[in-house]
Parts: sequence; C-alpha cells; structure tokens
Amino acid sequence: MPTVFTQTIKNLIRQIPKGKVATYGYIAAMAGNPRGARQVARVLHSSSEKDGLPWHRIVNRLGRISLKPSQGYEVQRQLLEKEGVVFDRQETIDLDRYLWRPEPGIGCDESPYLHKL
DNA sequence: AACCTGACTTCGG
DNA sequence: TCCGAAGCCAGGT
Repeated sequence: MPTVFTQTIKNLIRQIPKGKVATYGYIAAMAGNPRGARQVARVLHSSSEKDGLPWHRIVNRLGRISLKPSQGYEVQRQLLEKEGVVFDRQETIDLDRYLWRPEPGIGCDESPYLHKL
C-alpha cells in the first residue's frame, strides 16, 4: 500500500485548477515532505494516466518543463497553452502569475519553502 | 530479494 | 555565487 505521502500528492495534483501550474517541490512540501520532489515525479510517471491526473500542470521550480523534447515536452506545452498558460521566449512560465496558490493571502503556509514563493 | 534509477530540490562547503 | 552530494521512496530489472 502506498504511503500517505504518495496519496496526498495525488490529491493535491487533482486540485490544481485549469490554467494554473505547480512545481514538484511545492507539491511535495504541501504533502509534508519538502525534499520529496522526486516522488512527485514518480507518481506522475507511474499513475498519471491511471488516475487521470492533470500531470501537465506540474513543472520544475524554474517554471520550465522538465521533459525533454520528443519525450513529452511538446505534448505538455501544448496542453498548458490550451489552458491559457503562456511561455516566454525562454520556454519558461511566469510562476508569479501561474503558480497555483491554494489560499492566496490568508493562512499562509506551513513551510518556509512555500513562504519563499 | 537486492540494487539501480529517476517528470527534482535542497543543503553544505 | 557556484558546484557537488545528499535526501526521498516506489517501480522496474
């Protein structure tokens, strides 16, 4: 049976609204483990299709797609653009603008990592 | 069953 | 500020 951490990751990803994105570390931190970014990636790779997760809304901390061209990069980019997410000429997404924030303003965060963003 | 690997990030020197 | 090393953990070999 998967760990709670893994399940929480799935739940969080499912909550990302259309037109917004989240980073691996951000999801990991909210799931309770700031250094569990890799597990987020693993979850997506293994059960994104199975559980119908919006895998394309996850990018790395720089706001760039981690997939390599011809490895899914194009697909992810197109899915995001279709939702209104804009890439600049460096193939980067402006996180200040598109990063998903569960509770903008109030309550704030549970980890220093989230505070930084 | 042990070992390797990875859609990543953070930490310490 | 820059770079190597560690952390995390499930799935594949």
